[in-house]
Amino acid sequence: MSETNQKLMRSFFARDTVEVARDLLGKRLVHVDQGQRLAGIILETEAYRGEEDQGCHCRAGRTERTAVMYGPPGLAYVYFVYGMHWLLNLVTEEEGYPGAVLLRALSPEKGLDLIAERRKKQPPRHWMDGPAKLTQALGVDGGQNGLDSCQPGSDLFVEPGYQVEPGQIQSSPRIGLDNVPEPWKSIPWRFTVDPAHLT
DNA sequence: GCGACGATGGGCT
DNA sequence: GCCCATCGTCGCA
Repeated sequence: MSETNQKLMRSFFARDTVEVARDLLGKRLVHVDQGQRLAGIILETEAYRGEEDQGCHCRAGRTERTAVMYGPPGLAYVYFVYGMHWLLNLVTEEEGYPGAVLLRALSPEKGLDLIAERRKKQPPRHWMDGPAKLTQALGVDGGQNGLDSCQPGSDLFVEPGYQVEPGQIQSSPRIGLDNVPEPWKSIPWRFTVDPAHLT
């Protein structure tokens, strides 16, 4: 297995959202929290792109909440759902066009003691296997909304991590869009990789 | 392992 | 008002 320690540049995110969602698999998400480095390998993502995408928050256009998605690629878009959960996205596309990749699952890699404390009562297998679980584990909440992951010194960023062969990527419909009209409800913009296939 | 269900609050149609 | 890009717990196998 090969590892690197460089931060992904803005040009990585300034592309088609679906490509970025696929390419984020195997990458390492890092949050430096209270001086401690917490990290996990990205195993599951979803793409949300454009005002025509009826599954995307920006279907209603630009509002105070969705403004971050129209901002520069590489920003963190963190929002609140179900009255108690924070979900983390990374903004994509050129500035002015709304898009973001939702991070849905990670494999815990660094800062395991603090992660275990925050996810207590759960076995390691369930520490970061959901979009709100991973924000709990990493200590990400609304305070990180709009933060620039590409800025030097940022406490939230992505590293190259591991290689994923294109043939090992699975795609499927996005989760939780039961009341969204077709084709958006079924478009296969959810991407997963089995951690056994990371090199 | 799986299905059902309550919690809880911001954003918007 | 109603709708959620969800989780944890419970019951049952």
